[in-house]
Amino acid sequence: MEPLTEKQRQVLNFIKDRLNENNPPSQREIARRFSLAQNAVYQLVSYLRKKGYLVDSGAHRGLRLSQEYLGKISQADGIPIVGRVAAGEPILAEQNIEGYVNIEKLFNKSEGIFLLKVSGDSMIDEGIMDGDYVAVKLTSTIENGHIGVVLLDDEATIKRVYIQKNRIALKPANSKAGYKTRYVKQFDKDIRIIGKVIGCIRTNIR
Amino acid sequence: MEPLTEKQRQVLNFIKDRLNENNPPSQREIARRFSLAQNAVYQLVSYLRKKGYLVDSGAHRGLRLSQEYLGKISQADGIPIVGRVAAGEPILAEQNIEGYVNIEKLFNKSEGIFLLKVSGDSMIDEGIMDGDYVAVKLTSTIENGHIGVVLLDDEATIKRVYIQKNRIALKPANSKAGYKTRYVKQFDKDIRIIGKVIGCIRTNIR
DNA sequence: ATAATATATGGTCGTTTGACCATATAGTCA
DNA sequence: TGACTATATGGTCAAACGACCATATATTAT
Repeated sequence: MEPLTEKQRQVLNFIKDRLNENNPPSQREIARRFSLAQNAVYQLVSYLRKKGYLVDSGAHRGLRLSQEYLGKISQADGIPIVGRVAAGEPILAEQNIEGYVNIEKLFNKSEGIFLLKVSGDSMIDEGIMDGDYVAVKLTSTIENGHIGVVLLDDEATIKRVYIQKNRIALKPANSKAGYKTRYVKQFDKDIRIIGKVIGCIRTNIR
Repeated sequence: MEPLTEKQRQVLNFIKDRLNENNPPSQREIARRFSLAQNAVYQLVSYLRKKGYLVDSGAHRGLRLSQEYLGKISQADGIPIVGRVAAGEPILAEQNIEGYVNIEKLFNKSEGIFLLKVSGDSMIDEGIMDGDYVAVKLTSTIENGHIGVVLLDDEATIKRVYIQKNRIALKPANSKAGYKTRYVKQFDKDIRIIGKVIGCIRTNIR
């Protein structure tokens, strides 16, 4: 994308902030903010449109960020991802920020995702700890070897699932404790695959 | 909150949808959508304001949801947390859902939080794996024994930080590989504490 | 030198918009 | 019956708004 001038960047940031607040500005409001004439803003906005940062529906307060620019910042609101941490610079300086993630969207790739609180330490070798929340995608089938949530005897467990000839292997991941792989013959037990674990979230690190 | 009539509910939902799309409607646009006169909408909107569902900045396209109403519906977005997984019931049935989390907010307890991509396996015993994102809260000090992000010789590392008499200990967590605790005398090296690790996110589980 | 870019002011124009008036109808409740 | 609520139409008005014109200046690239 074509680079912006300092003034254009300032105006774009103001517009971005206002859109984040769900409060699209009019050109005259932008002008007031920067002590400019309305038409100065019109020009600046024209440049921002020409350079592909903004689109304009034409309606009053119709300025929106372009898809292209949104892709770059993905900052509707989100958490900044810091790429490099260089000495002598503020960490959150713009040049250090690689992008923004909206975590909600990260997991909302499709419908049917929920969080399940993990209890137990049978998967800690996979980095899934007691108290974590795993993000589960509802599926009735699961690829061989993936981590799944399985309902076994009315109890939900998280294990790596291997589909073998005439049985299903539920393999824990804890090399220290003596957990053993459990084998279940289909139709033997009431087993049901709930979904596939696609992510893990921990918020209580001390 | 005072209950709404069917018509009021429809109009409120339309406004809500448009605000979710970041595209506040004008009264005439609402009127067009429902094949009404502008003033019919003016009346309906007046009721919605009087009943506390909407606030109006007065500006063009200035309709917004009230804080009170926002509080009531804020549950609607977020990822469901499933408490129990009972047999014979749809997993996402209402009675199974313990609540909803807005993950964004989970980490946005305060300002100054960012994500840092983890490279290396020196903290896997803490469940922090290569490729994870850790959520870091910016602080210049850190409590003894907490996991911190430390800038050492222009390189950011994640370790447990112990403040000792006249040195700082940076302790890795990988019992398999031969990582050793590193001791740094203050003023000896250019060491700087960036922040504290408060969470961990993994989205690429296979 | 000339052209193009970027920033800026002032003014005009037609449209959009919110607010409001007068009026009407159907339903509810005292 | 009368007051009130809710829904609805049509019309008017002033303010807000986006678009555009003429003009100016300073900077940069050719």
